[in-house]
Amino acid sequence: MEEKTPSVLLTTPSWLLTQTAMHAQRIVAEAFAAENSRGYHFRLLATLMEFGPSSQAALGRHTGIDRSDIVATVNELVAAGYVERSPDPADGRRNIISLTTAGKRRHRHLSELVDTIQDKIFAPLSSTERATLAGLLTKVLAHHS
Amino acid sequence: MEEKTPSVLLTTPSWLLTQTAMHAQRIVAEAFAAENSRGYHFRLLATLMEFGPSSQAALGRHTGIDRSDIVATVNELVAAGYVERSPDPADGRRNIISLTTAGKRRHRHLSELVDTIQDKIFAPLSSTERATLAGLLTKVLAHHS
DNA sequence: CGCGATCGTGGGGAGCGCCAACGACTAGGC
DNA sequence: GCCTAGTCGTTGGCGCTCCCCACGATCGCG
Repeated sequence: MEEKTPSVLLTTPSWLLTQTAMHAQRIVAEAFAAENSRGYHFRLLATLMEFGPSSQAALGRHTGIDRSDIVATVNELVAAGYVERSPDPADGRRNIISLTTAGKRRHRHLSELVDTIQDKIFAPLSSTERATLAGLLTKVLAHHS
Repeated sequence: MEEKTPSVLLTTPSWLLTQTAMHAQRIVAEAFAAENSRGYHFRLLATLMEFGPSSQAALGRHTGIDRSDIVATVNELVAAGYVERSPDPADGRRNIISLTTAGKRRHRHLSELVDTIQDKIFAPLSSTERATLAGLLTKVLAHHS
């Protein structure tokens, strides 16, 4: 009934990495979707939470999200009432995006959600193993930037 | 000039995982793209190499690729001459997909490409660290299946 | 024979990442 | 002050991966 994946793939490190990541991402994405949200929303909310009101271009630089996609995401967040878009009086090109009270609440909620999910994802690992994994990933990640 | 990503994300394990995976995937994808190929192609070729001629549904089960997407991918591989699609004489519903000589050559080529790239991806890790990482990822991956 | 399951195929959609172009605007050099 | 270069928001498009649904054809089993 069940047919296995080729061993060639299973022994390829980058395959292990991307597959594990996909499972993780799927779990997170489903949790977000259940709240009518998605990754981009959380990224923007978290960035606004940490850096305060910013222009859309700055948000893009912080999150790594393309300016084009920022527009759509901000539109959605504005429509949901989590964020406000107002023109920058000091620079006619910019919009200033700022969190509303509902937005801050939203961020905290999603944040707790993400924290809870971490355990679900890394369940089979001990806390020291998790730290080891995080360390290795950080090392690799730092190298590509 | 350079603006950092929120620390909230950097300290989230699943974020580290997905981000690292994305870098890896991007490197692999670019290498594939430079050869007019993509991930699905390699997955199918590798599966055919390991399990021999198979039906499209079987390929889907081995690779985790949806039947719909198998169709398109096989079309592309047929057009490139790497694969042949012939009706199964024993079962009127099935097509038998088999590698051509060019397909086997192609698989070997892409396979070497992938191997080479692994070093580029995990450059900052020692071989023991790579083994540790692979072990941890395998552990997590096994848990989600 | 008939019914459920499988197979190939087509269509659509979501999420994420990326690029091109354009009008509005700002800032720096002259 | 003017002009050029660069930034910003916005629209529109593309690609890859993953996923779901529906249909006609075929098979297998009761």
